Amino acid sequence: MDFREVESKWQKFWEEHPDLYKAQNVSSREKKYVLVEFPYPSGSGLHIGHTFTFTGGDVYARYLRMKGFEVLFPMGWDAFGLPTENYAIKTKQKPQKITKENTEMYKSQMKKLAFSFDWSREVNTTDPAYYKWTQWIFVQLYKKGLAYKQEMPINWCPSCRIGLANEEVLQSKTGKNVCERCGAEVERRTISQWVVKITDYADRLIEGLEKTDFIDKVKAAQINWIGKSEGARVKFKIKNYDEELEVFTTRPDTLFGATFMVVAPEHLFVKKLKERVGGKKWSEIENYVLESKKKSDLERTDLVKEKTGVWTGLHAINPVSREEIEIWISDFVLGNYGTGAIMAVPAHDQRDWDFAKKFRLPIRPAIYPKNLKNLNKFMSFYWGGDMEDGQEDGATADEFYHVVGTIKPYVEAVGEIWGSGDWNGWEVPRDFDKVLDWIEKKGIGERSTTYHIRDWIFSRQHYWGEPIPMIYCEKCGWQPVDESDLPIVLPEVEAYEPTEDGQSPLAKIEEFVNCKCLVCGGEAKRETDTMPNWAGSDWYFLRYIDPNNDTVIAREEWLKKWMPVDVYIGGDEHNTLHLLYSRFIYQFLWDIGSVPKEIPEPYYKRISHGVILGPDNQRMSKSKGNVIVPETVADKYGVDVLRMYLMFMGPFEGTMAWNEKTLMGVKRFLEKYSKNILKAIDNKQSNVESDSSNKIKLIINKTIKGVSEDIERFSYNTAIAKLMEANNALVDKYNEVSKEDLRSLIKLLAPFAPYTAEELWAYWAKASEGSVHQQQWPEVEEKYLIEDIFRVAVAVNGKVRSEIEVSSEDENDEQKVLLLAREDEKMKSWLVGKEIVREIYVKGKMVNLVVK
RNA sequence: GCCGAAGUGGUGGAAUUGGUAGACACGCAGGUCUCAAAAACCUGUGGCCUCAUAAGCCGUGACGGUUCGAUUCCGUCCUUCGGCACCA
Repeated sequence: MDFREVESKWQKFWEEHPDLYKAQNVSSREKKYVLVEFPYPSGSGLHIGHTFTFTGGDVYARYLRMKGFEVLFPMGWDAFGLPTENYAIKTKQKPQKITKENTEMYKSQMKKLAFSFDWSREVNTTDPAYYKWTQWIFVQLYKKGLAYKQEMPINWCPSCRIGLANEEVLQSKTGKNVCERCGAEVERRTISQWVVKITDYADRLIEGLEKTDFIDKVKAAQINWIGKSEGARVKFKIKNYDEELEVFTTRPDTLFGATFMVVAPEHLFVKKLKERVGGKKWSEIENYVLESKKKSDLERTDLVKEKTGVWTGLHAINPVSREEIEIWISDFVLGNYGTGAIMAVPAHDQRDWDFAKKFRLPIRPAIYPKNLKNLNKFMSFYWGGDMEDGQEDGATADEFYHVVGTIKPYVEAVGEIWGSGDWNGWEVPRDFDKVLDWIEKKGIGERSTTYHIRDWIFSRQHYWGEPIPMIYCEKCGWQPVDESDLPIVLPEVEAYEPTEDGQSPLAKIEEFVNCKCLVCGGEAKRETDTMPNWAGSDWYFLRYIDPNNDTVIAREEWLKKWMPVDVYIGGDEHNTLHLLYSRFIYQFLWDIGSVPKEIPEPYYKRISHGVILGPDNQRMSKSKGNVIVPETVADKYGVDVLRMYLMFMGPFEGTMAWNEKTLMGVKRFLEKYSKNILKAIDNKQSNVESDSSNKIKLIINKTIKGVSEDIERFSYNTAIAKLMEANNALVDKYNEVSKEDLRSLIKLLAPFAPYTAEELWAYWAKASEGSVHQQQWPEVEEKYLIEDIFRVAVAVNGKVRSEIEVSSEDENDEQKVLLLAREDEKMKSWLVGKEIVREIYVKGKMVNLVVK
């Protein structure tokens, strides 16, 4: 069998029978929606990672189809993006043309690799008929107040004169932030940007996870990314100054231990200080603020070791202890988290401790720690005799070290509250609520929740993206374009270089920019920023369901049929952003009634696929010269060998290195298996059909059971191992295998090796029976799984010492099995002179005799 | 630092709810075929002790625990990988 002939023959056949893999919207079968992340069609073609992932999805989809499900297994193109834009600039070609060439190349490669996608549902994010709906979603977000324009600092490349997204900024060897394209050092610039309020959905995005079956890793990553913290906001009055500072804290129970405050350099409070402090102090402050502004986010978080800061010259009043505490400015406090100001409790927080240590600020504990080793020293140091007159002052870090010596510089804030007035004797975290109640009752502060997740910066100053469908009128302000005018089509232009002032290339195109205000009819301008890459990929799985609909995203009837996605296969790199963004957009669409009410989450299960490393155990890269090109491998060994090897390499989620020797093992297997089956078929044609023996039935049924279960849990490597086992067990018995069972063996191969299976099937099946991929998956016949005689291990005190044979009639007769075990020849030496104190029989598996 | 996953032969990896650890494959060794090599096929292959494929001992990162029995459950620790990270 020459695989080249076989492949071209069946490719042609499949091409002529497009209904084979077509998902029917109207069908009596139960549905399954199998989704693989759609690729970015780059110029270098489909790589081995795609091949691996898509094969994983394809095996599953083919299996489910044969199991009798109506399977939706679609494919499309996430084609907006920088590489194409850059290539367009370099080669002076239209991105539209480049995209078309690349998607055509990808598609033909995918067909060759026998992926059973339903091509009638192909989507492309760069198709105006598609991005009409990406824009429509943005308009809905705007209408619901979830999209707004704001001044935002961005990364600016002075050489390319372009704004860069965070993912387009690289870190150089010297620790500087540089432009991905040209290597120039990136600056910070403040530009007005569209922002989407994903923070409004933070709680829903956490709660929704309960309705999914994502693995813990993914759930944890999402929860971690959202970063919800519950605590309180507390207001601090300032001495001799008519201002207040509000802080957010997750530990209001340590309020008595707050011995100073710190505000972020970008805090509004700092800007007002010029008038209040003035002169020398102000220039000191101003210097510090300027210094920290120069630092990038990375530098600010990189230099964790050494804290910097400046005193404002002001004092705040601790609202519970009434003490005067210093107010400092430091960039370890973030301007965009919480209130941008903190109360510092150095006794119970590492960062506050570090700061207090450096600037010799007082330290005072508020919690009597539960697990403190050096309790006596700690106690006498802090509370000694001072407690009684209520004059306990904080101590500086130097004093702390001197007296306490070996204990940790700060202590876990778990235990009994001390030195805190009314709260003394309460235990935290148990009495956390009591503290919050007390604080709210006294009007000092209130319960509050904060998130790490920030609103989503939605503007990009690039050409190759969806135009943001907004219009600005000097008089009437921002307005969305009329929905009937969608899509706002990306104009085809000659040059894609950015403008002098960092605006999107679209800004140069007057006929695009100039338009009429929808309110007053006067002169207005279109937004020229485009959307980020995520925008098109947030909702593509909905479009597959109804790809040509011009009136809605997808019709409800079909959404109800197909959603949610049963299994979503993708990479770990998309477990946070893409998954979160698309869940957010889906939840939003749910809120506005664009998706069915009974389906609140888009994805039921998420599987993260593994990574294929080069033969040198390194990530594949052109510079390392360790890239494996799927087409080359397929040309040399055949598509089926490539597919099967990829699935056999290791667990689907794992990281595995390419190894051509192991591939040879798979090739040998596939050849032997085919040869054996073909030979058996030839013999069958002359012989009278007879049924397989029970021994053979056992092998066949065990294999059917094992392969099915393994595919269902994405354990493809063991599924293939079971086919190999079957082949090894049948190697000298193939002639005794019945026709029906030979058919089953071919069917079991079909999801992994679609060409070979098709060829084997055609070797004897009538043409009217059609493709092997339309056949019913073999059923397990339980009655054949029962073995006449099976072996039961016999252990003494848990160690296996012998084995006995038990017939199936005696399997349930515990007394008889135990008797056989005790009387076993080998057991005698183990039992002599011992007393059996206990006997355990695990049905059909083992006996354990406990002796003394 | 926090969160998550994982540590099993020479290698990739099996062992689905606690029940015969090492399935399957690679590699290696020996053999068949061959003038020879490659390919193909057959046999063996965790370590120790052995003439022995007799019996035994050790063995799933380390140490303890629960159990008749632990790769699997619990505790402490070590290591690796992935995510987040001055988030109050």
